[in-house]
Amino acid sequence: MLRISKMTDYAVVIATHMAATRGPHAARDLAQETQIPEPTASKVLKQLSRAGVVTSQRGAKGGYALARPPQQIGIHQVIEAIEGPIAVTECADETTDSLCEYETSCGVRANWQRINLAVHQALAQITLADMSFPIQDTLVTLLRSSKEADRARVTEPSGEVH
Amino acid sequence: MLRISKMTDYAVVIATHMAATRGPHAARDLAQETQIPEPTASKVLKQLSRAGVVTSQRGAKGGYALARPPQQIGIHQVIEAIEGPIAVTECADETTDSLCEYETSCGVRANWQRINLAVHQALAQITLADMSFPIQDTLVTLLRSSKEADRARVTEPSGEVH
DNA sequence: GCATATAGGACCTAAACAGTCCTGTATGTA
DNA sequence: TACATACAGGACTGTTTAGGTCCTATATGC
Repeated sequence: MLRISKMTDYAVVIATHMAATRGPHAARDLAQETQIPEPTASKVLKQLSRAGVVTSQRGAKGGYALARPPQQIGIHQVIEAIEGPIAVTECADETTDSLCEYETSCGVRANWQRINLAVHQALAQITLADMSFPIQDTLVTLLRSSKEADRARVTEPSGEVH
Repeated sequence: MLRISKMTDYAVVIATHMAATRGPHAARDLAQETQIPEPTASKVLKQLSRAGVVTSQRGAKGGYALARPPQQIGIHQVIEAIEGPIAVTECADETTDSLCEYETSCGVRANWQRINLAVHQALAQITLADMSFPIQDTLVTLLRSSKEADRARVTEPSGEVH
């Protein structure tokens, strides 16, 4: 559904929470503060750690901390930490340089790169610091009107033709 | 994985193919030309039709045609035809005006609207007409270097700290 | 040495996806 | 009018993936 997984949702919630309150956090504390089940939160944190988004400290008084200031962590880094490289389609995944089997005949799928790039850049603009602020009403309005415009565009010219 | 489904991939391939060669197309022909299994292609076309992206004509000599010129069909309309509204997370889905259960306590999740808007706008920029052109080398280079920059940014400052 | 806390991976359940097939209905043509 | 063609809608199924839990190993501070 062009939808991120719940795990990624959790990851962003946790990361944003860490951004709002610096310092080392135990996984258990983060779980409680974000109302995410502890084993799940722990799993997410491990993945964030492996991706280098957060640093970890083992042992007593250990915990997790953001690897960099929130302004320097793009939301796409959090997403990629959980979901792997943002590749909208398989053949748009440039980690392998191999072309998909239809590449020669289709030429269309290659254009997914375009979409991929657009999405990637859109996400790169948003940092954890941005996410710490409460939502702005103007933003919601913007989004809603943009969607309504689309609906009008779709239903208007085609109408109930068929 | 922030990844569209195969069905949506098919939908874009088919729609782009239709954009490149105007006129009514039988589902069977489209299936053969795009190398997509016929029942699957047919299913996709029905969904595109219901969403108003293509028009349909029943009976002998019937078929499908784009509802509007390719320049006026945004890639997000094709995606939404198959996957429903582009809502990156559940609580970012504004079709229901209800706030998610954590809304009051979290305030973070509401910021998904931001991401949603960014992705939506990114996709709206790209039309079917854009997809008809063969990929540009510059674009690939851009994408690749942008990703590599990210990797460097992630691995460099955190390094092998832990 | 013990309590605390992360690392890593195995494992299970439920839901979503991908794909096929069947029946019904509309339309052009002989 | 009959028939062939082609879309409409939905049922159905096998496979894959996500979501979530739990267990064991390892590192660290007191």
